[in-house]
Amino acid sequence: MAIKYAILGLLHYQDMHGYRIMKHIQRNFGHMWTINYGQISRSLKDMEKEGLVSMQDVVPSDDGGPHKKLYSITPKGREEFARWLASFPDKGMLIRDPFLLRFVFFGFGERDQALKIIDEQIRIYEEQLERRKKNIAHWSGYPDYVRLTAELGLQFNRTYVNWLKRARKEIADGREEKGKKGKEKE
Amino acid sequence: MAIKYAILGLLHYQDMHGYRIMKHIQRNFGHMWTINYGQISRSLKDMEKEGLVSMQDVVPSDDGGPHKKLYSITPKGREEFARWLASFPDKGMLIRDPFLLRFVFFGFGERDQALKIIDEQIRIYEEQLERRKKNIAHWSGYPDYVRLTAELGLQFNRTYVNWLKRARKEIADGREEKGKKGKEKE
DNA sequence: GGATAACTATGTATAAAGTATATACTAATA
DNA sequence: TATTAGTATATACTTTATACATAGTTATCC
Repeated sequence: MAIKYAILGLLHYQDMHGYRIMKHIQRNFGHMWTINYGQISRSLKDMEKEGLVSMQDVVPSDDGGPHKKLYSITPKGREEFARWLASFPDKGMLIRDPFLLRFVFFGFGERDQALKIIDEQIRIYEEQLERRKKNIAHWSGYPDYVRLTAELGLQFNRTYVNWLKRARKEIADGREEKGKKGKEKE
Repeated sequence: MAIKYAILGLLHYQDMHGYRIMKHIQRNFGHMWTINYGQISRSLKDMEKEGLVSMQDVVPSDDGGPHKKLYSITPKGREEFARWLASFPDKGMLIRDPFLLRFVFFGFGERDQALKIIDEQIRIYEEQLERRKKNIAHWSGYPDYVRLTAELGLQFNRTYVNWLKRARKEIADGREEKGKKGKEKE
C-alpha cells in the first residue's frame, strides 16, 4: 500500500486532516501521483486501526470552522515509515497514459480526428507546463530532495510538450501516409 | 477498461494469444503502459463474453507446442475500438513511481542509504535505456505513430537517467545538508 | 543423459487503487 | 440573496495490480 507511506511521510511535517493531505499530494506530487479523497479517507481509517496514526476530532466549536479529523503519526507509524524508506523499491514505475494508448493506434483511424485530439493534448500539457514553471521558483530554498523531484516533474512535462509538437508537425505534414501503414513489429 | 482497447488494437495487426499480447505490451508499450498476465487473462475472458473477440483453442496436437488460446477481433470489437479511438481521453497521464515516492522523503532518512537506492535506480534505468536504444533502430521503417511513440519512450528514459545522475551528484556533494531540512511547502 | 534454469502459457484469489456519488458546511462573488 | 467555488468527509462500486498456482517447453550446464 503505497498511499499509506505518502501519508506517513506528510505527517512527518505536521498533523493534517484528510482533505489537506489530498490537496498537498495533488499540488506537490501531481507529476508522480494522482489521488482523490476516497482513497485518503479509506487509508486513514485503516491506518488508525493499524495504530500507524492517531485521530483527534476537531468539532466546529473548537475552531469555528467545519468538522475535521486531525491525524498525527504515531511512534509505530514512524518506525514503519523508516523501514519502508530504507528498503529498495520492489516495483518499477507504473505508467498509464490514455492519450498515448490512442496515439499508438491512430494509424487505424482518421488523421483529422487524430490531429484534433493531439491539439487538445498540447493545450492541456502546455497549460500544465506554465503552471509548473511558475511554481518551481517557490521551491528554490527547500530541501534538495523535494526541489529535485519538482524539477523532474518540470522536465518530464517539457519533454512531453516538445514531443507532442514535433509529432503533430510530422503527422500534419503527411509523413504517416508514406510509412508501412498498418504494419506492426513484434 | 483501458486494457480492453490495448488488446483490441493489437488484434488489428494479427490474431494473438494472451501471453503474446502481454509480451508485446511489455516490450513495446512499456513506457506508456504496464501490465501482467492476470489482467490480460481476465480481460480476454470478459471480452469474449461481450463478443468483442472470438477464441479458438489451439491444442498441442495442432502445432506441437503448448496449449494456447488464439484470439481474433470481431466486427463488434472493431466498431467499439473505432469509437474509442476517435474519442477524447477522459483522464490524464498516470504515473506511480515507488522510487520517486521514497526519493521525495529521503530527507527523513540516512543519506548513505538514499545514495545506495539511487545507485540501484540508475543501474536499472541505464540498462533499460540501452535496451531501448538498440530497439529504436528497428522501428525506423514503421508507421509514424508507432515510431514516434517509441521515440518518446526513449526520451523519457533519457530524461530520467540524466536527472537521476544529476540528483545523485548534488546529494553526494552534500548540498542537502545546507537546505531547510525537514521543512515543507504547502 | 539428467538436472535445472529460463521461458512460454494459463488461471484464480486477493489486495490495492480509482471512480462515482452523496452529504454538508463555508467563503466568495455577483 | 442566490449561486458558485472550495472545504470536508464517507461509502459503494469498479477497475487494476499482485501473488500464487499449475504445467509444458526449450536451453544450458555438468
